[in-house]
Amino acid sequence: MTSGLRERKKAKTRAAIRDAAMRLFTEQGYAATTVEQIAEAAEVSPSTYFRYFPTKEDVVLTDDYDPLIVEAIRNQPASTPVVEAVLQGMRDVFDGFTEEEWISEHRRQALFRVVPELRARQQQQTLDAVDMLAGVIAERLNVPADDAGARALTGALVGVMLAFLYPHNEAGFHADDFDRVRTALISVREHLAPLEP
Amino acid sequence: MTSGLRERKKAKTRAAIRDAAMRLFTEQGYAATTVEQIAEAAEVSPSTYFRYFPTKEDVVLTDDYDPLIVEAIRNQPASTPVVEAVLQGMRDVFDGFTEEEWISEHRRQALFRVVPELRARQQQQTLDAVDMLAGVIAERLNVPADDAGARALTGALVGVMLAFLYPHNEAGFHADDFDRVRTALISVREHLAPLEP
DNA sequence: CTATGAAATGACAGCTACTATCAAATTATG
DNA sequence: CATAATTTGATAGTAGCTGTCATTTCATAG
Repeated sequence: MTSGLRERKKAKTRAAIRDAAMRLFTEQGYAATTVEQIAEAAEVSPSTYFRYFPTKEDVVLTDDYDPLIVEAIRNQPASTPVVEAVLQGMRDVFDGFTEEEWISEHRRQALFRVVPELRARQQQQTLDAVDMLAGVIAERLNVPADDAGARALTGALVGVMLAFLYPHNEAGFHADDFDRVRTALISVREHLAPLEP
Repeated sequence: MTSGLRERKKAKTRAAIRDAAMRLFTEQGYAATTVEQIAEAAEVSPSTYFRYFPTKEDVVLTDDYDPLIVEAIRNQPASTPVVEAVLQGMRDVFDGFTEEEWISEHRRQALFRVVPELRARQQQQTLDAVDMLAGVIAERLNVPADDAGARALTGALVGVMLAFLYPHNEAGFHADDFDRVRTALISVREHLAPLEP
């Protein structure tokens, strides 16, 4: 019984809280909205709010793209070079978005752009994902999971995306933006060329 | 009169607060120490504490290395390739540390390692420094300050350092660690090789 | 040296995110 | 239906942080 009444109700409450929060945030702004208001709008007690989301920030931050991306990278043909596989994997995930998903995703990203604390935690979350990404990359390279080269490559990729992709878009990014990351990586490669041991 | 009595007293108070905080943090732990305790130990009121440091975290996070690093990079010979200039510039800054500075720096880093919120904000601060670094890098490349290639390169460098340098050391990093970054960058370059436009 | 203005400080009050506890209500199970 | 297990809400409390205002401390002009 993975979907008893209990589970269904929990999912419903969770969605209700998130929807209420997003609505209030876009209506009155993030700072001006209290957790109490969110709870009231979602018809739960503040206690319950904190049982579903550990902080006020988390109600917006929660996304579950990471596992999807990891799997999409794994699904790339073995002949594809690592970096291409990563780029294409991400692309695949976002290409699979429905119209509705794009809308709410762009709304989320709009919040991240405006509220500094949210942007900070969003970037932090991306940094935390380095470990996971490094794992898949290590797989593809046939090296141990904690290989320094794999970690370095992952850090470079994530660093480029954070520095280059995010600030560059006004209306949230689309799937095409990964082409720009490719171009950026090529220019990075050229600057690394003069490095000699 | 850049150093009247007023300025000197302010600097003293600032140092007193920071010292008291660091002492209490290492003695009782970060979470167990309240701002009130810090203020009391530094013999100021809590109000005054918040006039000097906007949050409880900032009392540990504040460092002023960024401008030093930027200048050190600028001082590298023009013939040095960008990436080498950046690495050597950072190296120069940390080579210039006194014994005493290393001790308090390592104590700071120890806190970052243990307290998640601090580590998060520390990394965030590093990410925020991308803009500044990108500026110097753009200078050296003779491109406009917001050049995409410069930003991308900067992101890659910072990404590698965050992913590779930080978790790898148990006792805070030393100047030599930048050699490891060099090696890591070379391995990154190899993985970027198969990228074709 | 004193008077005047500016800046720094402290005391106080208040808001809100977040935690802990425990009793009441809801759902699963035999 | 009865009993056990979860979920929920009410309540109280802590602490980070903000704002205000009177008081003190320092700078400068006369």
